[in-house]
Amino acid sequence: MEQERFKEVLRERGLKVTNQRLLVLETIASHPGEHLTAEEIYELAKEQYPEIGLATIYRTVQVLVELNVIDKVSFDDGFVRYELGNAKADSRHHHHHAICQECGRVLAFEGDLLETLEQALYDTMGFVVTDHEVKLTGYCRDCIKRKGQENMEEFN
Amino acid sequence: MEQERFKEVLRERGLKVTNQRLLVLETIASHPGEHLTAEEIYELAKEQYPEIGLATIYRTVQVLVELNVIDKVSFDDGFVRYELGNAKADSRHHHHHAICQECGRVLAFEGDLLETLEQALYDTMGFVVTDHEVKLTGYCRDCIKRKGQENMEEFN
DNA sequence: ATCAATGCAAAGGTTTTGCAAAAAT
DNA sequence: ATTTTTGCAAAACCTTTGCATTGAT
Repeated sequence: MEQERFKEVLRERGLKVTNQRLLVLETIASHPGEHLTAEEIYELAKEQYPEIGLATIYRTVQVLVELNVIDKVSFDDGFVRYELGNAKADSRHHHHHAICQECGRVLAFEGDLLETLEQALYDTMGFVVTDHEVKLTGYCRDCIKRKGQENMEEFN
Repeated sequence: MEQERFKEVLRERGLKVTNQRLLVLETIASHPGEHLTAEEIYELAKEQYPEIGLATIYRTVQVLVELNVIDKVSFDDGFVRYELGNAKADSRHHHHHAICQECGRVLAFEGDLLETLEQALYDTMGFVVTDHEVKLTGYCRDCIKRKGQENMEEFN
């Protein structure tokens, strides 16, 4: 069970296993494919634990990021968002995001096309890559369809 | 001259050409390779135009981003940063960033390795990519050298 | 019993907004 | 003359922090 592993990881680092920490992780884990803000996590967590505080959410996501249990992502809308990290042995195979600038929808997709790039970076500059993030912006199929009839100028 | 083109673009969109807008662009343009925050732009601009306000900087960078004259980037340090966009005919050839998590240095590099990925995204999901951003994190050569002697454990 | 974690409220820091004055068309 | 833009200050906003209390080991 995933939760048991999490408890172990906490103990290994001398951190305490609390209901709040379990709940925050569970909340994020139970919303796969979403990218929750601290506030959203807070609202969801409150449903199950009304006395939880927003500050605890902020402190907990920091811990979870540090433990590599969740990933921090940002779509430049003023919010930091969190999603379950794929804590594989090789943690560098994150998925990436395509953000529709019309409707804000976020498509996630896998891709390991950066290995060549990362190798080149090491060869030329001695930079060792430990993590990467690819963010694409554009227009999703639905928005293209919907706006297509009207005026393509809007797509610049 | 680049500035003339900028004036044209403003007029085309019904926006007014002001000293403040020219100055903000000039300030960013005269710091190539840097990634200035609004506050930094403000301090630099004040040297030449002391009565300029911070709110003007914020409003101006919004305009510049919308006009595709500058790009918005974030290195997750709590600041939104701005750099000159390469407003080429094909504006999709942005450069990318490798951020050292030890010293915070940012290396910029070019790379067009995403074309295959973007084509695949269109073929499978109908998503049209208009822009992309690649952010790598890791350790730069100097930090590897400096820490290398001490303790490799710190690199996880 | 000890030490970390929580909740609350207050503070922090960046970015936005309201509005009258100034500037551009 | 009209309409946008500016500057200032205040507000809004997300996030962090201080501190006494609670909870975990």
